[in-house]
Amino acid sequence: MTPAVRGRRLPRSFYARDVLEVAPELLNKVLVCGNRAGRIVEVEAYRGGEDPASHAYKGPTARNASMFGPPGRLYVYFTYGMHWCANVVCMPEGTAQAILLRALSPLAGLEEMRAARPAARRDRDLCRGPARLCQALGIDRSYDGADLVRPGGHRLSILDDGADPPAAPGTGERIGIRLAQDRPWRWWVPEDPNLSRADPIRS
DNA sequence: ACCGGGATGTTCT
DNA sequence: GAACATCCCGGTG
Repeated sequence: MTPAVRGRRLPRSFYARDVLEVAPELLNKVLVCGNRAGRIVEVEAYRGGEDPASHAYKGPTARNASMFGPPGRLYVYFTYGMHWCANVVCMPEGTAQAILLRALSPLAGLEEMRAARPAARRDRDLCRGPARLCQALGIDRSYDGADLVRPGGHRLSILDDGADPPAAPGTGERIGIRLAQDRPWRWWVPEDPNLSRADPIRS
């Protein structure tokens, strides 16, 4: 058995702000999906119409619809023909900003995660990467648009368990994109072993 | 440890 | 037809 996760859900107003404000504050919050949970240790901001790398840059499409919806919901997309990735939607309805969840520190439901990710050799590999964490938590298309503030049958939410975000988070360029690569819109918990890439050495 | 290539299919041009 | 907010495996040091 894994310990129960306790904490309070964040209000919708928390998400109704610019991703550049919200993203670093998401660090150390807890993502819960059913009985599986992990602490958020790495995120990336995608800033809608201002951001050539955003799926919403060229306007609404069938795929990015939930990005244009209310804040505090999930935007889940399919990529490379086999992977799901999950984002937290920010800003009021009509403005498409979202924060990609890039890595979690596993907290609960470890047995289910291991079963869902047979390729993970160690527990630190379960949720280190945007597609890996979705695999570990069982997040797929059916979670697109899921409400984090008032969760329904999907039992998905983000909790504040009292852990503050890091006072001095790591920051750097986003990973795996071609356009707007220079914008330093990735944040992480320094030296966490579950990061999608090892924490770069800082002087 | 690090690197290179293949997998696989939706989305948009 | 190309691009893709990735991952895994098998090579070499």
